[in-house]
Amino acid sequence: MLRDDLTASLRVALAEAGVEPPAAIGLERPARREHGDWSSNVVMATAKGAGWNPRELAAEVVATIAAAPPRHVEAVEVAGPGFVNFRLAPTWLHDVLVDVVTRGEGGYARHEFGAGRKVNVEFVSVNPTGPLHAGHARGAVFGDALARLLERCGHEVHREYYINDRGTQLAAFGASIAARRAGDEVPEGGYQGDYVAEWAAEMADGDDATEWGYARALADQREVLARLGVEFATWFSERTMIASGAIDATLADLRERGVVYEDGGATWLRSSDYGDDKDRVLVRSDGEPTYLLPDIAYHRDKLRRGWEHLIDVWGADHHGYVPRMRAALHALGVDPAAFEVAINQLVKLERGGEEVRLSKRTGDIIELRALLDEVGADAVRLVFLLQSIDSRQTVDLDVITTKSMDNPVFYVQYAHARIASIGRKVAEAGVTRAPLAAVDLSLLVHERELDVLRSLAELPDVVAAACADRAPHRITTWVRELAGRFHGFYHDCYVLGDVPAELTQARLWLVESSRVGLLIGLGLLGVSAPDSM
RNA sequence: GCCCCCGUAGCUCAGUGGAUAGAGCACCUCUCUCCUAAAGAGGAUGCGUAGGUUCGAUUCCUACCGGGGGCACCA
Repeated sequence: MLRDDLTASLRVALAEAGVEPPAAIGLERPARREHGDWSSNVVMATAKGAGWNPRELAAEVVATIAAAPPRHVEAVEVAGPGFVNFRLAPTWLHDVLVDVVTRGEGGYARHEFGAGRKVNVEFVSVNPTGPLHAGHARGAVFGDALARLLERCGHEVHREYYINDRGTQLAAFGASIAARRAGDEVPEGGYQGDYVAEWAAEMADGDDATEWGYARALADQREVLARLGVEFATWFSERTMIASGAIDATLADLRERGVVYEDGGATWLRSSDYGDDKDRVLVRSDGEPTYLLPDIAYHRDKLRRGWEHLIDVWGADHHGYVPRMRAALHALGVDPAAFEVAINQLVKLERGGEEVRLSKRTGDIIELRALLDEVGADAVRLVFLLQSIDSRQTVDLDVITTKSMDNPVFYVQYAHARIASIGRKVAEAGVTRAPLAAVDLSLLVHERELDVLRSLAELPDVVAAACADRAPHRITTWVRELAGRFHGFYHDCYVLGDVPAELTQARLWLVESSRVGLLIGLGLLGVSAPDSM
């Protein structure tokens, strides 16, 4: 590995100067091309402690490395306050190309640091009381893309959906369906959405409104999620834990551990002993469990099924719920580090700059189904994977639906379509791609070509960081960059036409490496790679 | 009041403990006899404020200001 060669050379040079090399040698791609291909700040980080002037130490290190430079290195320089900058021959990027196409879509930028880790990712988990709205797509595509990243990094991943099919919300929904069926207004606290009346009209006489409505809502959600490309291995029903006794068993477990007490007729969890602001009710004074107790039982169940690390994807409106859940699991003897919550800030929907409020209860909802009808799953996925979930996202439905020029999905997919088009043209021209070993990649020296390869060189690091930081949007950023660089290459560097045959061959392999990179990136996002547009 | 997230270009957002902070949109110009112009090239402005840590802070910490969300025997 090139990087290992560079860090090794730095380590040796530091030791030769009498400086103890640190465990981790900083090595990065400089933001500016004139600072070389790789740069290390290790001298600045160590000079002071070793009693050296940073620039003098850097000069020593550079002299040592220059005397016996690692493969591909053309020049080593001291720069700025003590950076050690490496200038490499383009051959290092040709090695990257070979690496990409030999490992291929399945192997390049794949990691094993998650091997042996069993991770359960629970996301969406919307109440079965209505259709999914446009805002729900954010958590859905985030959770799915995160799962894809975890898988690519070696984890064993299980996607799961928790169905809250018991309790006051479902009862209110059933009452609303029944009222609409009877031609009445929905009761106080019921669901006002138009869909309630529409669904009620589908119901057969004699059906139980709550059960029928529950099944109707769940089927609707499953179908829409499937259209979005999101599939769950487990749809976990809260009710099944009543039948299985899991809720009672969880309460008994908590009691045994002495973290439960009775007060005012209710049963409380001593969550404040575990970092929560206050104690929480597990069983109301009317004997009904709160939402919390079954949820604790559910998380306990996930762990008992063998998933050692739990990731929940929640909306920001549930953020305050995190400490009590973590406290409950801690109280059950679970390592708090095994429970992780990814909070996505809420989506603000607009129509031509006017905010659209989303509420199932007041009835003003933009159904995810309608959004999929208009723009398709690829556009929806990419839009909701554009930015960090830590910041609020504003989506203008007019922009996304009518002027899709604003939607980067076309830009990215067009790059793949162009690659496919080149393939067709090449076939028409009767040109065949020679085996990689027979092709002279050293002909690839155009800046446009090298830029594509530089992007590909970064993909493994980008994937690892995106996974570790739970930040799938970094893959989107990377794919957009690669697509942009490919468009630049396509514009300036013809593969066919007035090009020497040897260069055509080299460029065909560059195109192939781009294709592999796009497929990996788009695959992680769950966005398709069309052959034509 | 307490807790969480955010504050970067006119707008929507990337970005990093480092050396001159990027992209898209919008605006103005260019580029198709050649692999799809859904493309490419050129053009301006910016890290909310004040301290601190550090060789170095837009990035980490604190306070303040501004925006969003949450503080139930609802879920």
